[in-house]
Amino acid sequence: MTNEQIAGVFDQLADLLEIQGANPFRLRAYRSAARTIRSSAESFRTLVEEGADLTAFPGIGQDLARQITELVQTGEHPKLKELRQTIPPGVVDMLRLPGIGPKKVSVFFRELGLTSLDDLKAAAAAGKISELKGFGPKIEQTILENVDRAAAAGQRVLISVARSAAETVAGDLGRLEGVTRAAVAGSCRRRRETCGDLDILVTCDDSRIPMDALADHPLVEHVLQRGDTRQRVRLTSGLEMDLRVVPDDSWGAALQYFTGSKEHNVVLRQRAKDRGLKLNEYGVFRDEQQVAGSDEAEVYAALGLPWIPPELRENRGEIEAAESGHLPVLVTVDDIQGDLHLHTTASDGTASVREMAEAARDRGLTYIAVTDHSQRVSMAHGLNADRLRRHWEEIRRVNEQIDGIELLCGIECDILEDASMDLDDDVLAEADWVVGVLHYGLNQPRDQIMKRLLHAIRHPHVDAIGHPTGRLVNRRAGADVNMPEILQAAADFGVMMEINASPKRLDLDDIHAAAAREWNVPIVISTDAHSVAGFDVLPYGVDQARRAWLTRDDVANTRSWPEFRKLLKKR
DNA sequence: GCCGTTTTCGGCCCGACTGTTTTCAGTCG
Repeated sequence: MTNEQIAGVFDQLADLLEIQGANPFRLRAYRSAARTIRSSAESFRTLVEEGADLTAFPGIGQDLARQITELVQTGEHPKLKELRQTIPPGVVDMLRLPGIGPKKVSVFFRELGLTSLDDLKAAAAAGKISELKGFGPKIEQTILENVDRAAAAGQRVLISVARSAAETVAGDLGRLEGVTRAAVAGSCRRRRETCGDLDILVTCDDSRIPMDALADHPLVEHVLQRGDTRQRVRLTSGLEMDLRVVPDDSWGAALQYFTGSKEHNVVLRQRAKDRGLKLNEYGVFRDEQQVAGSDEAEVYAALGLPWIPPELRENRGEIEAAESGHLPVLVTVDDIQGDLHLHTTASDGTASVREMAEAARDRGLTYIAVTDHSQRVSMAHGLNADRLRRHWEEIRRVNEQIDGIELLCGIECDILEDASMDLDDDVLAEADWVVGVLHYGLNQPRDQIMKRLLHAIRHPHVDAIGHPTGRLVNRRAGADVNMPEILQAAADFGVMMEINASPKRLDLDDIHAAAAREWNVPIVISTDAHSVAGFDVLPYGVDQARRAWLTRDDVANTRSWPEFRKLLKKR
């Protein structure tokens, strides 16, 4: 049983109990535990098997520790089983409708016996909803308008898609007459790998100006809500966006509030309360007096904390670290000196060795490893030994001709299903840099996946593991990897782990990358560029590293080539 | 259900918007 599955049980439990009208703080406890379990690089199954003390985790007490243990040992959760028999699964689906929460769903289920979105649609169409006490024609209408969309609701988009839309709108609103400041907030500012909606914050004396402009914006399809200070719209892409307009002296507090995360904010507000203060989106207040608000750093300072980078604001220890002066100085894009994973026309890239080298140099890099595919990836014209050796000759030739950047003869070598490498040892021995990767057989059982990765890590010529789990954000879960064991081996054998900067991969994820840091395994942030423009994804990889609390020292390719070379296990 | 230097009970963040109400509950972020 994976952490994701265990966390899923507690999330389902919370949903069902909420419809039953349970104590909201009890639900919070379940959801918080689910979050803690998801955020752990250690397998809870393994922890239970080893008899570890689960109450050491924040938000997990005696009772939840017992529930988790029983769940892992029996594969069942009696209370969840019982609730599922009481409340059919389709009832929970109704929660996906905007404006429909647990109280209303409970009424639909109990009073009308509705057990699915289809039931709800039929009841609304028949006018049954508006006949209920406390309900009217408006609710019936929103149900009919949104029920078909609800099945697809809750889908999150890649950070690259989110940033593009959010930054376009924020930029356009920021140029309006009367608008003094405009910024992207929310999960997009925290650089989560996906975003469920977008948040834009604007300061303007007259909120009608940015709201009217947003309503008319070409990316906007429909205005969903509009009040005095807040407007919610649906973009043509289906993504929803919140615009919030605040006075200038509340800018910092509002930015703090709308950046979140919710969990970070809850702790911060409690902290304010403990100090006799109140924190809301308008500022920090002592009684009615605003003591901070125009600047975000000032808001944190009023709570006795240094400014905390948005990427860390997940209530995963950042507030404690800030308090004790141990916030990490996070790696930046400017720190990156080399790119250790990229492709050329020799396999499935669209640019030549020289074009890629010049583009990398133009972006300020001082070394790159050219890592085309190995023969197994035939779809991508993967290289056999002969072609690879000729390709390397070409790389060496360009390296001699070009100034200002060092070119390494590399290979992205497949780790085959039987755990052997796709190229012979004598070929790999000639490479400057070998990235071992899984492309095929990602669905193999954990034992075989582990055998493959461990074999590659112990291989004398493998320098790094590329996109270690093979997951694709929002599309594919990735191989069943026991990451702590992999990281231990990587530390023992001096093999680096990649954060693949492509927004579709971002693999290692933030949890695994943070664990790699704990195991002292050097990280490389690489673009996997297949074209000149492919280098531009680097910031996404750096953002992922920042969410994992990585500093410049934790990331190997922040070093110059001579210093980087010293980290290699061979030669 | 968790938590604790006001500690084993009584707290648990705060405000905007909507729809249905005649003063507020539900939902959302």
